[in-house]
Amino acid sequence: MSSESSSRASILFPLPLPEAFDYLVPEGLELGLGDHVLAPLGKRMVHGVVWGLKPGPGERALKSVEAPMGGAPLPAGTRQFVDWLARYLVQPPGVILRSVLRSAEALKPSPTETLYQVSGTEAPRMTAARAAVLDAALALGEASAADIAREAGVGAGVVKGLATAGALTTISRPIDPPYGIPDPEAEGLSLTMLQAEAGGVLRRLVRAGGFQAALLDGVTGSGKTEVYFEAIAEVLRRHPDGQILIMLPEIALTAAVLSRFEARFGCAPAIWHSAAGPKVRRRCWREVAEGRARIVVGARSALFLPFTNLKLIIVDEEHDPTYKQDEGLPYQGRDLAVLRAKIEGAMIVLASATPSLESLTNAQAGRYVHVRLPARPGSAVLPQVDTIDLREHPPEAGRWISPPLIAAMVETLQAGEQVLLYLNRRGYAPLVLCRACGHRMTSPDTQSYLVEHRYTGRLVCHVTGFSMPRPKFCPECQAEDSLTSVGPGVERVAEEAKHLFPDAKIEIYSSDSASGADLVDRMERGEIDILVGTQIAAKGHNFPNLTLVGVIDADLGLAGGDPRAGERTFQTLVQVAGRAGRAERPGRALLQTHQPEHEAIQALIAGDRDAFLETEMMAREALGLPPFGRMAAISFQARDVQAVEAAAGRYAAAAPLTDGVEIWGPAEPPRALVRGWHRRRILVRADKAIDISAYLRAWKSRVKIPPSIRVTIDVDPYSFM
DNA sequence: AGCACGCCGACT
DNA sequence: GTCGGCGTGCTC
Repeated sequence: MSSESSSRASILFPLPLPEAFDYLVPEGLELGLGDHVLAPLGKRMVHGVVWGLKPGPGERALKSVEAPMGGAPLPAGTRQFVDWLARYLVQPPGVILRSVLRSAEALKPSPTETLYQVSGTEAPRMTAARAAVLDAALALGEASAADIAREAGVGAGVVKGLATAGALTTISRPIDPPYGIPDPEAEGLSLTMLQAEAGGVLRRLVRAGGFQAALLDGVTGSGKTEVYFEAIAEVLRRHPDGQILIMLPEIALTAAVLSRFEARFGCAPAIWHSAAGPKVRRRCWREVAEGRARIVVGARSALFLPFTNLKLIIVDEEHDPTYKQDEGLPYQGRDLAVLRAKIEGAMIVLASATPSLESLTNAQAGRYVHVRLPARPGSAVLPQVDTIDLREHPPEAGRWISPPLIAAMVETLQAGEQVLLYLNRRGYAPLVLCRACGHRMTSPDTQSYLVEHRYTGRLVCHVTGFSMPRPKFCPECQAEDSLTSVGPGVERVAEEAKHLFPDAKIEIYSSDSASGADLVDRMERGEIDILVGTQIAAKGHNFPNLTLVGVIDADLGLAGGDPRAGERTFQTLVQVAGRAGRAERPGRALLQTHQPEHEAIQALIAGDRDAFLETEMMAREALGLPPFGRMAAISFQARDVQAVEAAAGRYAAAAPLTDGVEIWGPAEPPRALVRGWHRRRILVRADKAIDISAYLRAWKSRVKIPPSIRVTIDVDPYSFM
């Protein structure tokens, strides 16, 4: 290899360019794969990553790489993940790279602080102040000028003067402190026998090494967290540099989870979530890239962190629909986590009380190790679940709590215990209409109904965020005070509960609540008698004195064309039902429903998850839906209706004909018009044997759609109602 | 993603 | 006559 010959580097930019671009490597510059560089692109200098290295100058005239940027190179596994994802998600690789480089500030030389240390050289012109500083510096070791000066009782100028004189040496240290080193034995454990057994299985899998997926399948409150902590501890013991990623649904990233973690491993983990500020992100990104951060707890976007030595991924609450990202780059975080583990040769644990059909199918097929955790620790048992048939026991007109549920609430409150009323609807009423003319209040640029919020006195569009004061006159027929609220939201149920139990302490817990953490605390301390909550109340809290859960409308989510609706309803009901009686007191759950005979409800009463899933799976198999087939959605968006329709039509017409692929549409999706943007959608269903990504790529290359129309390809749409 | 080029409307 | 709108196209 002659050192004279010039060479080229392919640079991938975090931009929607079709591929990596080639550049000349200037003489004397040593570049490696994954290095961050600055390179000229058009008129500007852009941060890119060395994606390939080639010998020789190449055929076309190339620009030269401008300069290296420093920072740890992007690890091979991360680069492979980017390439793989680009193909899988049918995106230019640069778009995926953009998700990886989300914290680009992390590459700029880290902000530093200057520390001082005694050098050993004699200082000229020794004074009392200088002597005091040297004593202080000796005592403190490495310390900042301010600290030394304070200790010595002099001004910081003396410290700096000694540094200039050579008696103190200066050390620059990055301002972002490293994370603590987690200690696998920080806390003595008291696992139940079943937990210890499940933990043992996971530990053995860690020891075996390499890629392996496990489904940790345990009822609510069975101690799944303690069990997967065992797998984490085993990685910490066996791999001194191994990294661990714990994924949680965004809203589960709470102080409670983190303090539990800290108690077990003796230090706080690195945290990654979308709401974090640039400083937090920079620290986390850099520490992960340098291989120093050992454990990251994060939301789905943590998948894109540049791990150097990833050994274990935990996906907690793996069934949670929020792992699916719908906006921007659409992806299913749980599936990508499995892919990443495969690429990194790491183990992955998917944990849930109500696993997704996808994961259960994988477990049943033997692709995942199925670890069951059947019982709860201690004496607590799963709550008893019963239905209230609303056809037999209807609430009074304009009310939503049925007599049997009221009776159960009375009993519970008299026993000094707590009630949770669950309704997955924010606000006061989901619909406001005019009694005089029947006009329904809708959002100005969506057809969706405006939801009444009584707290704020406004009508709100939950799709666009549009809101207006509740009008006195019907905007259609001008009738006065004719508007009436239809249907219940949590505010209205709370109002009804207040009316029924005037002395009870009642609170509403929804995403509108100012302080969720505070509500959770007060609920735990027993300062609330009745909590009326949405979905948000169904997630992993432990309310020891909660013994009755009333589900106001168990039918929500059963209707409609969404094939996953049944599964989601079941999962939510299990989570909600699991809220009751987690400690010593047994709990019960009452489901108000118009369809007590529905499979989801029946299975819940019987506590027979497997029976429910079996019927659900058969239905999906018959339709060839996931996990028995593959789906994709292609969406078109533009301000001009005709333009979207034309584009979607032309796109559909260009579909390659293949056996085992069906094209549905183009059609209007549920929100065909949002904020003046018109949408159309094509759905694609393919047999399992078909590489749907490759199919979509081939299809895409056949059509040219003007940039005024936004085309989004979602290879695993979650809800396609 | 930026940035330039380019071809049509109301301003000094 | 020019300033500037954003549609279209390119960036190794």
